[in-house]
Amino acid sequence: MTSGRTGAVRITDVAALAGVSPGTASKALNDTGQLRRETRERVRRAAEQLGFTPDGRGRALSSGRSYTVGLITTDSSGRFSIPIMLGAEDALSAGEMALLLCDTRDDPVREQHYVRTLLARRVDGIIVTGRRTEPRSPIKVPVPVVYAFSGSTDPADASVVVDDRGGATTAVGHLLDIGRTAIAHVTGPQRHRSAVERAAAAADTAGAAFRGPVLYGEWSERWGRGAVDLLLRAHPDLDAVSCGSDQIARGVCERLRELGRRIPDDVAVTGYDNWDVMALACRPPLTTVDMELEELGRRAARMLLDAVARHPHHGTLEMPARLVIRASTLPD
Amino acid sequence: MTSGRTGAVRITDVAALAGVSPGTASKALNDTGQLRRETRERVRRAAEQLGFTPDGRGRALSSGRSYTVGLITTDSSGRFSIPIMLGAEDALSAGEMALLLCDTRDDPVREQHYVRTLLARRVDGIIVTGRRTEPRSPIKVPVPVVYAFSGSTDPADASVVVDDRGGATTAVGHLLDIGRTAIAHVTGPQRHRSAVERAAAAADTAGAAFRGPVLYGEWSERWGRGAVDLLLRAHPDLDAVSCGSDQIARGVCERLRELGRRIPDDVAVTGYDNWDVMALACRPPLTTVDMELEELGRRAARMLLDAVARHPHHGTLEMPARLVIRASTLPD
DNA sequence: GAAAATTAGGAATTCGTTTTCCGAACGGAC
DNA sequence: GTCCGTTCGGAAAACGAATTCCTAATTTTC
Repeated sequence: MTSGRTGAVRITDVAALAGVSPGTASKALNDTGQLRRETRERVRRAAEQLGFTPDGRGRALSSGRSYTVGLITTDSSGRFSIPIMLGAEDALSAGEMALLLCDTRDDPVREQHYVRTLLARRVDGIIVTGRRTEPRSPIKVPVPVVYAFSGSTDPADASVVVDDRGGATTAVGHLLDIGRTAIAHVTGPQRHRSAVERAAAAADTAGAAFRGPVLYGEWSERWGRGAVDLLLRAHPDLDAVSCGSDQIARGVCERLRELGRRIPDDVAVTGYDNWDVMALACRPPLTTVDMELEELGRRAARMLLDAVARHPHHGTLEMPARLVIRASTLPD
Repeated sequence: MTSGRTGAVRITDVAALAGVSPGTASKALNDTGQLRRETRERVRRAAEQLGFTPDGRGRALSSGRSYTVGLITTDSSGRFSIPIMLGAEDALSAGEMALLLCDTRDDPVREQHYVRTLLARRVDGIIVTGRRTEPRSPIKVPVPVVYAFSGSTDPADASVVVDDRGGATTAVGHLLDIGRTAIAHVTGPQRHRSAVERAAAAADTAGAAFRGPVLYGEWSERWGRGAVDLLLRAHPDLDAVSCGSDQIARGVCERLRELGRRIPDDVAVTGYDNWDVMALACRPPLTTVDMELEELGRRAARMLLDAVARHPHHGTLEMPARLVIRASTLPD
């Protein structure tokens, strides 16, 4: 029925069926040029009838746009990159764009390689994302770039990052709201920017209720368990722990339980990340901060789409975090 | 220095520098046609000097190959799809191919849409992966397809799946090896094929040592904790629990600990998935079955590359699982 | 030393669209 | 009835590489 061995129908076939030239068919389908409404419709019907979908290769070549963007991630196995990827993919597919996945495994050589292959494929733009919130050095390419999660060190670049201070502020604010007066903060390594930011905001927000110092350690349940012993020794009046991650928070809860402290009656606990497998499996389920990474990815993708459409954004956008309240801070 | 506004260097530029025609340059760079060695080298040097990378669009159009494959996943947020994706991406990038990511969110309409856009982009092949081990209905497309994790219901299609029976057999075999004589199995919902398969293999392998019936429930820590109470009541002599997932196993361990049973001295426990955040955070760390999903993804990608190169595979390949031994079964 | 076979490389075509020009037809104004 | 301005749509030129002929030039063969 259709022409060609693969059954692929070309715009020529559509044009022939509609009784117009290929160029006219193209204009009709793309809403360009000057055509009678009747002609446009006729071509559209013909295209529909034949099940025509323009060949991306030819389209890319002649239009100068590939309708493709690259996603460079330094670590797609990380649980942060994944929601970002999905959000980006979602927003892009809504914009008729496709996403080329590149996992550099944190290797600069691989990154360089990927940048080249993406450019060779003439992607319309690139999203760069990393595993940590530390800003990273920008890539130098002649197409629009948006940095997600890990912002660019160049403030003129377009970046979308999380608001760590805001997130921690909200969490501790909630602890104050429910009447807590002796709040500690347990978090990851001090060399991690997100740990430091969240800690600073937590301490600031708690004010007089803060029971320092901030306990820096690792992002693990184990550390959460260990920190509890230190805390209870130093602050017998402790009635709340704000944690830098859900893993830590879960460890904290476990140890508190072991010691017979009731959560949240005796001690309220908040996490960070809203990582379901931690936050929901925790006993009790965790009140925690959701960074809305999928939305962050969507936002980055939309910014990239804007840039591709010649309306580039500049500077760093901080996405607000959202507090998810669960039993670990609810009196009932 | 180079031509064009974007600094893009075309094969024409290379040809001019080498003093040959564009066609000849193409042959030199692709190792086709009949050329003197000296000519080839000259062209190569010119290409290198100009930093030439062939434009993917032109290449795709004229060669008939896009050097791109699509990855359709029904659920990329799932922790199973991700390693598969990464493995596939790894193998493909080694083959100079790029990966277009499509997340259908388990929606047939979206899937259909993605299939069409992938075909419109003239991908060289498609990898289809799902969130569960149930075989799925194949997609009908005129390009090679490999099904990963969720095999195709059509046995003539190429599928790469996990060996659930083998994995469970290995785990229970290990329990027998360390001298356990009363082994139970706790797993997920009976409507999940992987739960049933693993359970059947576990019971078969344990033989006289099996303490039935298989406990079907949900894939959660909570269920693991609950199952322990049922088990200890029914089988006071219990000395090993084989679990259908690491989450369940972790719940089992937790409850056993609470009840004062020593692991593995009193009761040994095995998990399934080797999900680090569960298996390593568990007290004690879990002996568990690793499905080697990244390798599965790599394998699927390589099979697809073969098919693209006109050497298609057929039938279903079961990837062997690997037992990872940790403290939950080690006497010491 | 002429005919045949081989080798090296160029010219032109192809892939499928978009896009840029143009020319034809049409309508209205005088 | 001519002239001018629109409106519509066709012809052809990109886009960038790969590939298919094809023709010289060289080598081999008898």
